[in-house]
This record gives sequence, C-alpha cells and structure tokens, in this order.
Amino acid sequence: MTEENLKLYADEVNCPVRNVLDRIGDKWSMLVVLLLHDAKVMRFNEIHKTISSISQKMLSSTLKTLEADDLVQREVYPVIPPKVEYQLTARGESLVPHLQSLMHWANENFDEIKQTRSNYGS
Amino acid sequence: MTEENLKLYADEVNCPVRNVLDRIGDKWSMLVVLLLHDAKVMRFNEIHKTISSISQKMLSSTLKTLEADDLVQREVYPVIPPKVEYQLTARGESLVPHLQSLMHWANENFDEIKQTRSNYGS
DNA sequence: CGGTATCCCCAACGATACTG
DNA sequence: CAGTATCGTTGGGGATACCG
Repeated sequence: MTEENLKLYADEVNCPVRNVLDRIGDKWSMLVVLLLHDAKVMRFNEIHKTISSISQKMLSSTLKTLEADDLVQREVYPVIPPKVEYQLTARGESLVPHLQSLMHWANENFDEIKQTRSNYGS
Repeated sequence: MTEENLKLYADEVNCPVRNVLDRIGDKWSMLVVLLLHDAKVMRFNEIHKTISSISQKMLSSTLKTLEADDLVQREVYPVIPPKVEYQLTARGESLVPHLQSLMHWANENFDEIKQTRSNYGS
C-alpha cells in the first residue's frame, strides 16, 4: 500500500494527482471553476469583470485548457455582437466538492498560517 | 452568499484558497506532504531518493516553505554525519484528507481526461 | 549527510494593440 | 463582444559545484 504510493509519487508522467494539479494548480483555473460553479452560466466578459485582475489573454487560455479537459463547456451564439457562454460540465461539477473541501480548510487555517509566516524567523 | 464569494475570489491578497494554493500548488509541495503522511518520518535523502526527479535545491526550498507554514516539522540531530528528520505537523496532517480527496478524484478521472485531451482538436 | 551558492533557461504571465 | 497576436518580463526550477 505504502510502497505502491511511493512508486506512484515518484512517477512524473503517470501520477494522476500531479497530472491534474499541473492543469488545475495554475494561477487561475481553480478560481474560474469555483466561480462558474456559483454562477452556473457566464459570458466571457462577465467572468473578466468578476476576476478583474486576470488578463484577457490568461482568461482565454485558462478557459481553453479547462475546455480541453472537458471541465468547462463553451457555447457560441452566432449573433452580432458575439455572445459566448461558459459553464461547468458534469466532470467539472464533480471536481467542485473536492476544491471546496480544500477551500474550507484554507478558510479555517488561513489566519493562523499568516500568523505562522510572520512569526517565522524569530 | 454567491455575491460574497465573487468578491472573495476577486481579492488577490486576502483570498484564502489562492493564498494557500500559491504555496501548496507548486510543483512539489503536495507530493512531499502526501509522502510524509505515508512515511511518518523521513530523512532528507530518503525523501530525495523517493522523489528522485526533484533537485536538491527544490527539495530544500519546498521543505523550508512547508516548515514556514508549520505544515512540516524539521528536527536536527547534532551528530556527525548530520541527521535531519522531517514529519508532518498536526496542521499538515489536517490538510492531508483534503489532498487525498483531490487525489481520488484525479485517480478516477485521469484516464478519461487523458482521452479527452488526445481527442481534442477533432 | 544535508544542505548553500551560483549560474542559467524557459514557460508562465502581463500589457498593449489589433480584429471578425 | 470575444477574442488573437506580439512583445517583454520575471521567477520557478534545474545543473553543477562547493561547504560544515
């Protein structure tokens, strides 16, 4: 059991955790997923206004990656001006509880960790 | 409820998830935490041999960061040659279930996601 | 053994300008 | 409105050498 895990961790390419985290663990992906979970459906610029600090380029590429993993679904309406809506897929939704689990831990421990960090070095 | 979340996500500095993920979401931290959880106690070179693809520099800095957040405890034995042991703190252990939750999702969805990725573009 | 110090490189990310 | 294209920066991370 433990031995198998050790091998798994050591395997760069085939470790599922690392493979998924390489995608979701970037600067914006997790945030977008949680946001879309709350909002259900959002247009490109809606997301952009909500996460105002993201650049247009990064939002675009983040959404593309999420779409490539079938975590987000993109729907284009052939109207002028263009209208594109994004929402989570079933797979995307299935990821959310795990992210929320992590989020709750972060919320509960954030203050203490900040304290720990500032004390570090004493 | 939703509105509050939106504000929270948009706040770069004070968002707990992002703050924690900035630390734990790097290339090695999560791996080291899961490994130490399995092994209970490990010496520096034991970790290094297990995760052989990590450089000495990165292992050192990863452990330092984890220690600064009080997720990992470092114990030095004043012997020659030096002996240093690492193990998770209580806070570190409290994080593990959430990482495992994410790991299980990754394990279950890894194959399908790989498939999705290779199909992408069709 | 358990690290630093140093050098170097690339990919992630941002800013700005442009377009269908 | 919803993006691309292009350029520039920076810091995460690796390789190697050295040290207490």
